[in-house]
Amino acid sequence: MATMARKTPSGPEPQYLKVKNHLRDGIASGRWVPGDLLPSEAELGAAFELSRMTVNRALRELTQEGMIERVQGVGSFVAQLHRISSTLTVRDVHEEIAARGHRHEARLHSLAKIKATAEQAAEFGLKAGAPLFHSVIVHFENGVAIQCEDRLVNPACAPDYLAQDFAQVTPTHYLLQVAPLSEARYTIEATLPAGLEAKLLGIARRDPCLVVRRLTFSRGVAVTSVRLTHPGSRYLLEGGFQA
Amino acid sequence: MATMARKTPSGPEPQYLKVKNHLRDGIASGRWVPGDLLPSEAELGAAFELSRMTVNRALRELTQEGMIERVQGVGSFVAQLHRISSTLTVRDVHEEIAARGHRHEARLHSLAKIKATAEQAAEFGLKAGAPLFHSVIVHFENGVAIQCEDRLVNPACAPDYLAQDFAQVTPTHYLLQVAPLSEARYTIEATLPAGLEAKLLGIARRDPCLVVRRLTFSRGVAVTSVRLTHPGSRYLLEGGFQA
DNA sequence: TAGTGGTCTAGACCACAAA
DNA sequence: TTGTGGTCTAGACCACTAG
Repeated sequence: MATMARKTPSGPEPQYLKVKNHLRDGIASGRWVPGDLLPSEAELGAAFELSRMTVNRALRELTQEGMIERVQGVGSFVAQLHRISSTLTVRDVHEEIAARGHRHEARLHSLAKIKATAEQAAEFGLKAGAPLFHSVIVHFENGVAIQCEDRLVNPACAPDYLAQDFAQVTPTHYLLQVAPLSEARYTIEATLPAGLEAKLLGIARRDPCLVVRRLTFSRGVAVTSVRLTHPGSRYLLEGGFQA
Repeated sequence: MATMARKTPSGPEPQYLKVKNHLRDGIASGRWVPGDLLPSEAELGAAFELSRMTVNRALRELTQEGMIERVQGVGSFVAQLHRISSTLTVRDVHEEIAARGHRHEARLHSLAKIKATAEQAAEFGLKAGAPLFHSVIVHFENGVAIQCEDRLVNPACAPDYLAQDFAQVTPTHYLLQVAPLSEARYTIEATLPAGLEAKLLGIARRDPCLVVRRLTFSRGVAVTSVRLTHPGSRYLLEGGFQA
């Protein structure tokens, strides 16, 4: 899901891919180890009989992928960090369930305007007591509760939040429309559900849950803070990556 | 940590970034919504007085970032998926702890050659009963157990696995040297620890844990399968993303 | 000064899709 | 046939680093 499908190579393999693969293979085989100096663009161009721009593209993409590091005036080096870097995609829950061909249902538990506590206000860069919108929605996949969505919304970014019909449109979808996403921060942890969450999800207080917390910004302004609680027995994140 | 530091722009902003930012702003402001056709490379080149190659680079990078989708012979479109796509970096636990400026210690619990069960064999594409190496190591951060690493290794990829000193070098680090990483798949879930895991981590059987399972490939061959169990109260994954 | 990477150009040929 | 994106070239100028 997280890995892109390789496009079917109808034509011949592009030249810049030959360079990329050559360097990747060399790194994979241990011919170059982390910290090693790689051939310069000019040398690779001569070796493969390619223009510098074509070689440059190969090296640039390897840099973006975290495989090598380049220093102007010095050279290209095999990256130090052996990191397993993968794209974790957190999608709108409706799309996620629909993509599995399943039925999605959302049940609104509460929706109200509240006064921010000091902690909540700090998250949004507001003053304590400032108004916030608060919603709690439970999402079902084929009738089974898989996510409890506890959300705070900055009224300045979505003044009509309280008037939405969240049985029809998820908050994520609505908010993305009114306040385009520019930045997000998240954490993922395992913890026990709060009493309300356990009740809404129909699980026991001692059942472990996967909790995703996400703070989302639009043009530098905090739009929404959400806590997504998933029963550990019914939900997992998955992903993958290819070098 | 997951986001790259912006390099200090000593010189003027590159032209291709002007195009990228123009399109990003237009998408963020709602001028173009998902599915919309964007201006062609030729049109953008004329508007910004740039060559097609420069515009092409801007559009190519936006494609890599998942912001737009391009179809040969048709055009460029604003991507449909409002996905919060972020780089989740799973680093070697030693580097991770060292990066926090803390002390890392590894304690080997067991290390042996075993015969693969049918399920284990299937993961590695081997026959049931084939030999596998198995290790269980507990990792401590400043003396606190934060990860139980239960690992299976394909002997064909790392024949000397049993001879390593895992108090000095983590399996991840060793394996990356002998069998360079080419592909990985992982899942993240919340669950209760196995009895042994609870004992080794010094937690109760009912304490929720964040479990990362990862299957790693080198040149198409499954090298190692690992289950990383973290006490939910002592560990969380974090990340972020910028559009 | 010599070598490196960072960027940009003004062309080119191709594969592909729609009219 | 026209317009799109995908790739590639042979130069160019610049910023930076090292000797």
